[in-house]
Amino acid sequence: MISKKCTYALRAVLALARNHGGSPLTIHQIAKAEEIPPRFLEAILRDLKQSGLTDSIRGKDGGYRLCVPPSELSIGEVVRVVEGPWFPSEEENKQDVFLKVWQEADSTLKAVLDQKDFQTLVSEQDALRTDNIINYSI
Amino acid sequence: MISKKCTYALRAVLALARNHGGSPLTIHQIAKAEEIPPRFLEAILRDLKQSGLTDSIRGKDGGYRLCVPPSELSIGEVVRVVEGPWFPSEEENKQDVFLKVWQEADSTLKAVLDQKDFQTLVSEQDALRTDNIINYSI
DNA sequence: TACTATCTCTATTGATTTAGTAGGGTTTGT
DNA sequence: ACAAACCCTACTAAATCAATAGAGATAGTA
Repeated sequence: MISKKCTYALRAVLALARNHGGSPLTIHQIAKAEEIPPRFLEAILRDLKQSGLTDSIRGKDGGYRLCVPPSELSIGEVVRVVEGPWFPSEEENKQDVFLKVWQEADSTLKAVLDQKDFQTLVSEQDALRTDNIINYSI
Repeated sequence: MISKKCTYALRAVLALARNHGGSPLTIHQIAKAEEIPPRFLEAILRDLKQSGLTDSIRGKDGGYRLCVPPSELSIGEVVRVVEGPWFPSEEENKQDVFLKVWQEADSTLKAVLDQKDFQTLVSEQDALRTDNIINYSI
């Protein structure tokens, strides 16, 4: 199963995407908004930074920002930073009949996860939220 | 990453598929042929039996057999017995923007893994093996 | 019946990974 | 100087994974 760390990373990036263009978000802002343990989030954001997806500003008024516009960042790119590989690869398993299936599964999965970008996700989340308001108000 | 247990299960089922129609294979035969720790394989075969994919005969001349013809058994069916779910599902995560992506990833993955049956795998393994013999003999 | 080869069940162990915490640092704006 | 932020290394507790142990049940056969 996909790890909690991965779902935290995705939620954090979604928050950064929503904020894109504004002033940087601090670890504590994101942690509070997304209900992620702050010290854990700190480690996750460091990983994302090392991968080049985010950058950070230290000191007062610092925080994290996306390096890439949300429309050019996919779920797959975030997942691959946080989650290791899901299927055995050629190096480990030469001459394995299952290898081709693993490769196909891997590339199919990549295609699905690379398909949706964070700009779209922000819109979809907005739609979900207004749906909710409507439902409550009935 | 896909578990060792899962790769053991697949190799065991492949051995049973290759043997389909013959006399049952014992845990020790499969364990030796596929280099799987026998007591671990025992537990795996029990899971497969409880799921209805294999059945077993106790006592002398006993062992395990496939319940289904190899041509009607897919990799996906075996993987699903051994591996839990890979993505969060609706029950846990209502109102999550990522949910639809997880559902799509799940069904795409299912399609890939359900595509290849064990009869085909046995043939492909035979082909791999004869390729090897040719390569060595050059 | 006794024997042996087989599967069956529950429990336990050791290693690894996951999830999270602690305690220091360093940088920057005021 | 101070406070607000990020940065780094290490640690711990819980869960899961991989494997093992020991005792039992079943079935064929001499």
